[in-house]
Amino acid sequence: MTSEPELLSGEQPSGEGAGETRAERKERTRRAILDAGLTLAADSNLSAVSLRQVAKQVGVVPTAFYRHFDSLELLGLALVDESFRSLRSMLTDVWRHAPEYRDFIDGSLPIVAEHVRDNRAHYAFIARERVAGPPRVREAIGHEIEQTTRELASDIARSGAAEHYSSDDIGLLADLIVSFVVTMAERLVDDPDSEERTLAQARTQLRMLLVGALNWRSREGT
Amino acid sequence: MTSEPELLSGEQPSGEGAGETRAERKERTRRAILDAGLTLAADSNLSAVSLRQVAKQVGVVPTAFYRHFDSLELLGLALVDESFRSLRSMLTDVWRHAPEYRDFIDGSLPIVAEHVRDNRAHYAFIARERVAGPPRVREAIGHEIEQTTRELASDIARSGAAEHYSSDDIGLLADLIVSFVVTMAERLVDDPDSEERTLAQARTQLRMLLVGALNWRSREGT
DNA sequence: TGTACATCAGTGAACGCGCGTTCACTGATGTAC
DNA sequence: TGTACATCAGTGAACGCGCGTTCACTGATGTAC
Repeated sequence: MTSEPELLSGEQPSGEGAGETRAERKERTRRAILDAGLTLAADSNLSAVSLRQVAKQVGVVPTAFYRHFDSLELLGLALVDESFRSLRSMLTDVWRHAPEYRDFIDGSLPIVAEHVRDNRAHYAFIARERVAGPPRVREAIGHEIEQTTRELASDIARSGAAEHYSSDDIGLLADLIVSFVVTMAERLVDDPDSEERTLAQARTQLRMLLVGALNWRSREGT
Repeated sequence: MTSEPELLSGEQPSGEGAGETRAERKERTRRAILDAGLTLAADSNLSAVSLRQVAKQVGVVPTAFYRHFDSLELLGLALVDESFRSLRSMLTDVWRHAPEYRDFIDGSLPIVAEHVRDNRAHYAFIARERVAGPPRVREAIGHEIEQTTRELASDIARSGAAEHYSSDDIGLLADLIVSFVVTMAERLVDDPDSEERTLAQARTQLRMLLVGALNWRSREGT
């Protein structure tokens, strides 16, 4: 939001700028570029962000960008990568804290909420660019979501919570849950102030959904 | 997709260009501008579309745009309006063809699919700009979706299908269904070729979801 | 029906601006000896 | 430890381009009489 350039090494001879190797300084600039991309995209959309805006926010001359990424699209792909590293660590956390299925919903929703709170920019990025990003970014996000859904499906199968499901139907259930979580994350990102209400509603809806799942027999389906 | 300018009145003295009043010609240009906006936004995103691109596609000089809209943002709001007129007519259709709850899913999904097929550009526009549009466009879509959800909730209440629900919970169920339909429309728009598979999966998922809904008692919730 | 005037959708030149990308460069950091 | 050379992150000038917006205009359509 602010247009103040971030502090970079070399601007202040003392402090955190001192005693760094060249590689460390380069990594710090790269980090600053990624952060600037994330911040600027939040104002509207990744494809509305210009290389010059990023450079300005980082406090570096436009051409310096090319020392780190060949194009804005590659910056976008790096951000997708990073965002899904956040998301996977959340799923690991959820699954680790859910030893009992009975507690699953009450146990996992706060974990999702906490992750969204701590990585708001990443989740907002995924929600937005998933549908509106440059084609290759959209593609990359699509693949990551598919992959995540497959992982969830195999976790469900392993947990034994859906014994009477065909494996196709476990996939569909996983997909339903992932879509639901994506929607919820969108809402938490959109309106952080009503987190509590969003969570309460999500809890009820997830119960509705899982009551359905528990009463479901694959034979009834197509 | 194509960059061929559309035919406009005056280009051909005979044919559909002849015998029109000034108002009719103006309306035709306005229509062409709306269509061009929809088409060009589909390539990435409304805020990536320029006034000059629109004018070029319509086959008109850039400044002529201002005779019809004061800004691209207002063009966007007009498209939101138009898109939701499509969507409301779909909901009316769905509800009109669903006299029996038993047939509800099998009856309504093909109607949704048909509407998405016939108004692909509108649904793609909503799905995209809902999260990535200019702020005022995003706002307008948010309001329209809330309004639509309220309408669905009151239809459900009137149908008597959810007798044992509190009115809050009917709202949550409506919200769950709308989110689900939005997600499905996104998929149909994204990948028209697997419409059949998407629909089959959606049918099963909607059954899972509604089996949950039918087994739900509001008392069990929070 | 004919004439004189008003309206207004679309024209075309011009403006200053931010864009991505090229290129030759600088000078601090790193390395070989 | 000291010196000579290589590396390379960041610089700064320059380019041609598409952008939104202004302005005075044209000429077909519409209207009043």
